[in-house]
Amino acid sequence: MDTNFDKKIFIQNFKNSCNKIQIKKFVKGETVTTYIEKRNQICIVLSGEVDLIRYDLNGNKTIIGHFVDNDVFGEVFYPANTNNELFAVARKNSEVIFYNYNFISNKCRRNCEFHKELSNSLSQLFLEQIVSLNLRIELLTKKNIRSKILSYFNALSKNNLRRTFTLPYSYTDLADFLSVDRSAMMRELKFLIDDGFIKKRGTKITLLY
Amino acid sequence: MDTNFDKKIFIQNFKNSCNKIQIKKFVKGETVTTYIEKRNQICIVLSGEVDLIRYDLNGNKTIIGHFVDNDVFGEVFYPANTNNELFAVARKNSEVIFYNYNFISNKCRRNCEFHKELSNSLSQLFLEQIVSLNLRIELLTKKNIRSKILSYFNALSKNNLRRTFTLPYSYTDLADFLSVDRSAMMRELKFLIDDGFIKKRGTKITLLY
DNA sequence: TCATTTTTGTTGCATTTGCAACAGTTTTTT
DNA sequence: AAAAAACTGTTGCAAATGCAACAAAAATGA
Repeated sequence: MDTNFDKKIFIQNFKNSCNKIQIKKFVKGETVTTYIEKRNQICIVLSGEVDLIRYDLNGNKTIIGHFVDNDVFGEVFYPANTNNELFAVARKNSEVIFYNYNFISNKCRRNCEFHKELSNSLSQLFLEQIVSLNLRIELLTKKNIRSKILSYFNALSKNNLRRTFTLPYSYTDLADFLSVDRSAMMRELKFLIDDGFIKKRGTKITLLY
Repeated sequence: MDTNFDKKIFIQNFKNSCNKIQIKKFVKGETVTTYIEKRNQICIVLSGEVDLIRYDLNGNKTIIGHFVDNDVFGEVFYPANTNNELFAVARKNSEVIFYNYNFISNKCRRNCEFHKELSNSLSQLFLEQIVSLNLRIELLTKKNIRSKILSYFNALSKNNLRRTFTLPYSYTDLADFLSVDRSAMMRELKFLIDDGFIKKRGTKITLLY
């Protein structure tokens, strides 16, 4: 099941078609958007990587989401009355499409290609987003650090079709993603190595079981 | 932002239109479907309540999802290579629509109303699903039981527009949903009462802050 | 209505996890 | 090339959480 979303068509059609849609570029570390109020903003990553970050009242940082090519994110996906402020931050130089969700169901006045293409692709993009959120929930509902790590490594391994793979995160960020303390995670990784479950070289992991 | 999905139209059109779609009834406790292989099945709750449950190798039960009116669920939303077996079980007597996701993008041969209606509503349903998954992730990434409970209670309170509300779960299931030990959660609830944060009568909660 | 099953409430104890702190690397910036 | 910042690896200790177990209450169902 492949996405029908074709970036080339998208970008080509952009200039002379829909004025409801914006494409912006961001350099690494730049804030892409903040989730302040319910503007029904929807965003799609065209290139690069974007993290969705929460800072709670104590200043603790959590990576809530991590978006790459064709991933959708934005205010529209969050409950209106959340207390936390969320920030979308470019992890790498990135290109992002912005528009308002309301304009999807309604046809664009000019009935542009851009708009049509987007509407058609949207449920597919949403579906893929749901899949990745469900995977995340799978991990987060595991009861201890060890099984969180192993589940995640399994997923990566199956994605790569290899027992060896490279983490898409630094260990600091991996801990954030799994929502566990970094030092506790490092300790558990050590145990996993000692127990012969995994091998680890930098961020390159090999499963041994 | 309201869903355009109208159940009445749906069910009326059902009988004499699309043969790709099934509606089934389930009694409480019955298994609605199991997530065994990737059949691209998609399900929508028409009435009642359905839980998505995982049993891990040790027999521990976790409620992965809880679906009510208009919620979508099904294999299509899960990564193909998950180790766990998932079960969708009717928590109450329920009515559920089944069909195969592939038939959405392709037009139904007969081009039936049913099918059209569904396609139009689908991205809206997906969107709502993403919102609820994101809320869940918000809760699960909180670092301690207290903040998980409080975040969840806040969400319920805001949903109801009241400081008092009734939990949609038993406490046993709430612990499952928050992915914490039940006794630890009960202990924390007691602390919250002692500290004057909440009042609790059965499954009826009042926020005091 | 009575018996059975499920849920609630509670506790002591063991284990896991988070926190704080720091030194050594690596990466980034100037 | 030097300085600053971020990341890795490690540890002792405190606190939070899970586990096991059980009695009481409530819900279910025969």
